Amino acid sequence: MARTAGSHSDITGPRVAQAALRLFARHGYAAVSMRQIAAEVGVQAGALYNYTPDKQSLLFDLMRGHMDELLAARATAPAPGDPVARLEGFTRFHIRFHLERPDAVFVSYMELRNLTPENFAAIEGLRRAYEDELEGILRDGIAAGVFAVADTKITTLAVIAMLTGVTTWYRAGGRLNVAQVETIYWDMVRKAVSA
Amino acid sequence: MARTAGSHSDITGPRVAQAALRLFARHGYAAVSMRQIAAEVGVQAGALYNYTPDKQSLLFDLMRGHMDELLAARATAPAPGDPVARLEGFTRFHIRFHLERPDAVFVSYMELRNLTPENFAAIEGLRRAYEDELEGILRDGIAAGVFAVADTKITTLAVIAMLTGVTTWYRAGGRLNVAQVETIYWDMVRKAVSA
DNA sequence: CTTTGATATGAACGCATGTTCAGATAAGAC
DNA sequence: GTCTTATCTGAACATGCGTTCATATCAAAG
Repeated sequence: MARTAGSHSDITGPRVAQAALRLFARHGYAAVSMRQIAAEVGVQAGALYNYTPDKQSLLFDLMRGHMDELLAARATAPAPGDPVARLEGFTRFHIRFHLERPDAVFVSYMELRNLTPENFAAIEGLRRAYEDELEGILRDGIAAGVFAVADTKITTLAVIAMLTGVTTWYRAGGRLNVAQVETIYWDMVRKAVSA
Repeated sequence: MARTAGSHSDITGPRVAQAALRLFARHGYAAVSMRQIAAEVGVQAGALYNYTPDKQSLLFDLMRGHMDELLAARATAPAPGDPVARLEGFTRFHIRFHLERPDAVFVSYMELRNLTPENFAAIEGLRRAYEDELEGILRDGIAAGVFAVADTKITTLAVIAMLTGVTTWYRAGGRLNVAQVETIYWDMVRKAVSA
């Protein structure tokens, strides 16, 4: 229970994760050194190993944390019965959630190839679970006769790709606020899948 | 005009570019060493410097080559007057072109942050020129009353994000061929922007 | 057959990498 | 006030990095 001047595990730990996320998002996992992360936190490189077994775990924990947050947030979101309303809810949720954490989104989509095979499989499983919810909405809408799509799997991936793309250009304080962006995208999604 | 056994500049040069593209796409620019590229070509690392001044130029030349190819191919594509037909042409062209060179697409979208500022600006300029053509089609369609979109710039980016996303899941020899994929996406794009 | 010059080698350069670890530090427990 | 122990330092490890360059090789030109 003894600590070095003003620096505690429960403070340094999150700061390590934050610094790693920021730097991985800016420069990429492979281009960021443990010493750079340590410098951003204000410790020496060796101290990082009190918080992560290695660099790979640092990346994996960030990505799994992001996916867990995504699924948890989605689980608490309302899911009314009408497929159209559910699709609107999903669309607006996806945009809002992703615009709130651009660094985590960037890392989670760009650094998949830097995961070990087992870690990659774990993240892929979480991602598929998320995609499956959208696909379920599309299926229900088709069954109800309100949607018409040629292939639910492809449409799912196409819609998610379109929605996630918002993170590449949106900047807070720009011409449009998040609500306006949501509405514009929802308009496109609605028309694209409607019968 | 003397060469080492069976290896000529006009053979090794393209092989260096090919190897770099393949490895950058698989593992990322920062994670690939000049020695790995050299090994794939079958030479020592020093020999690469007969074909590129440095690693950064290797990346930039690949990306600029890709964008030049994209714009050149697009310039020779037919552009009939009807905005709907032009949009269909653009959609099918984009999918076909991108599915034919998945490695170049991957590198061009993922390694932007590894470009020096000047190189980044050059690639961005080419990308914007490509986007501008799609935006022009959308504008013409709105003027003609056949399209209805809230914001042509955002719609342009959304459509391109959706279409480019096809490269993340499409595999040759899978359930669908390219023509079928084109049709599915064109159906979604058409509905998403139509009045 | 000699000369030329493009092409490649292989060693070397200084520096950075991820990770380990013995030792220093200092806050809380007793 | 002493002890304990979580936390951090600073140096070290082997390895790899991008790049340079003197030297070797050998096809074609004359």
